[in-house]
Amino acid sequence: MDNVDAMFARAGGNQNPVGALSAIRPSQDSLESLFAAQVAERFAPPRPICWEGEPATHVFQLLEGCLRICRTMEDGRRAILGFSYAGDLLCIPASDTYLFTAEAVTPIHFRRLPRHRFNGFVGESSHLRAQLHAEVCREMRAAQDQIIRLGRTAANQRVVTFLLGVAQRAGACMTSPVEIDVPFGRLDIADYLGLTVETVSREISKLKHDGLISTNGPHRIILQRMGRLREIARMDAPEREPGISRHTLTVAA
Amino acid sequence: MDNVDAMFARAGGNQNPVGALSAIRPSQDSLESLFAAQVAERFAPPRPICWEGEPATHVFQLLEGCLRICRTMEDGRRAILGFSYAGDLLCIPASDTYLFTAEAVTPIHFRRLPRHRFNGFVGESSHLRAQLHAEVCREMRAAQDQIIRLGRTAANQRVVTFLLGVAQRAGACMTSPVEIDVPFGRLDIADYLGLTVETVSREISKLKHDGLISTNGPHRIILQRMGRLREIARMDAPEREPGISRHTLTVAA
DNA sequence: CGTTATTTTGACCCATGTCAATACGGGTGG
DNA sequence: CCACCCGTATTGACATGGGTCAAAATAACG
Repeated sequence: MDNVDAMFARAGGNQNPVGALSAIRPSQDSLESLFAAQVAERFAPPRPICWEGEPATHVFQLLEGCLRICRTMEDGRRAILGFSYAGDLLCIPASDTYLFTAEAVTPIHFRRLPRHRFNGFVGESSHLRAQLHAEVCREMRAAQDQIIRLGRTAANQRVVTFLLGVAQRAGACMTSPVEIDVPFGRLDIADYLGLTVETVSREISKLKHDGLISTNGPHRIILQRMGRLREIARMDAPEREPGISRHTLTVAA
Repeated sequence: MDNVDAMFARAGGNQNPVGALSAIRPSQDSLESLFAAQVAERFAPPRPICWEGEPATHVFQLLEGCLRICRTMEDGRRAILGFSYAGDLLCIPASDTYLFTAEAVTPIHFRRLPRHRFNGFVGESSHLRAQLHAEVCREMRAAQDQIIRLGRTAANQRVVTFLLGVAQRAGACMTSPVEIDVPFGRLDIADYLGLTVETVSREISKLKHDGLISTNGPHRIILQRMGRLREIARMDAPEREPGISRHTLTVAA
């Protein structure tokens, strides 16, 4: 697990510290299979599927498109905790109210399952429980990585790590150039990385100027020199042995 | 749950985003009770009870003293994910290797339980499972709060929030003045808040100069104007309805 | 009581934030 | 299909919070 994984779970995984049930590729009795019977719904951006503070009635499975997970501070500033992609579950297993607002970034396509039914299923299957637990742990780990990143890294590293994460998320291979789709606006990226729009924009321009990337409109970025980009990102990455597969939690009583 | 709770779980709770099994006040069949039969050990600072990267063999219960939870980045920079206090569990339920180093800040007194035995107990009791799940969720929530804090707040807010958290952790009441014990060094605080030692020191000096606090040596701080301190901290706090008791998780699949 | 680590303070600088002005691009209506 | 418009992105000029480097003061410890 390298630095990019740290941010974006793993291949087929999730990029954000908020949502990471990603790696579960359903056997039969998977968490995803619980949604199979539900009807699919479609929302256009920027319509939210849930609001921070509202009663938490459902668990969601995102089938297509892309969501941002936000929270708002008292003074109105917005923080983005992460993004969700097709295949992700938006799962609210422990609160009576949603802790964040999840808004469509692109047109989305999703299913929802009443919370009590989801809990019922999970309560009856130790297999599902194990899945859920493992993924909560992965998510915890991702959140820790994000803490380190926000606390200790410079703007250019954050932007590079973010871009690599998007690439990885899309299953891009290692060989340059890699063209990626960035559906989020610069403001979303800024709020996710703890920066301002201007800084994000400037860092991207700088990368472009240095020939590390090129663009095709703001939502289409070509990573020209993966090696160098990885180098920059690695300066930021939490140290980890190669091949460590799972995460650790500190739980304090 | 106000901003201080957000950082420090709740009364009798834990202050850090890494360890938050705090609120469990054992009935009978509590997670803590699992440790009752184990012998207690004592370590002097700064001796670690576990190392990042080592095989994860045990789960710990801290009986006395104070620990810091750290991770190290490739370039050697250290990040502190949180602190643990007497009563906390240091629990590593999902990884084969410890994900962080936990070092004694003060002389500590703790018990350890082999991981497989801990897992065995938890697997047999839905009650323990529920406890564990709830606390993992609380911890997740605390980690999210820390993300917002590091991404979006100024140095003075971080320091004030930290001090209030220590006070709360110690069960201090609301009425000024409140004298608190800060066992950690300035460097620990800095690494926790994503700042430098100098900045932490300067912010504390500034608070002193403004009459909001006074000190009795670097480890003894008297909060003179709780109201004003809370005000400063609140500017930083994630918005939350009063009285929300539990947390939410986004888990993405 | 001396020695060393920690904390505090000072001077300076740089990365990033702020405010403001274009430029661009995507969508709409003619 | 083109022209216009509006939201978003980029760029520039400037301000500043916090980092860096260095020194002095204080606390911890033998």
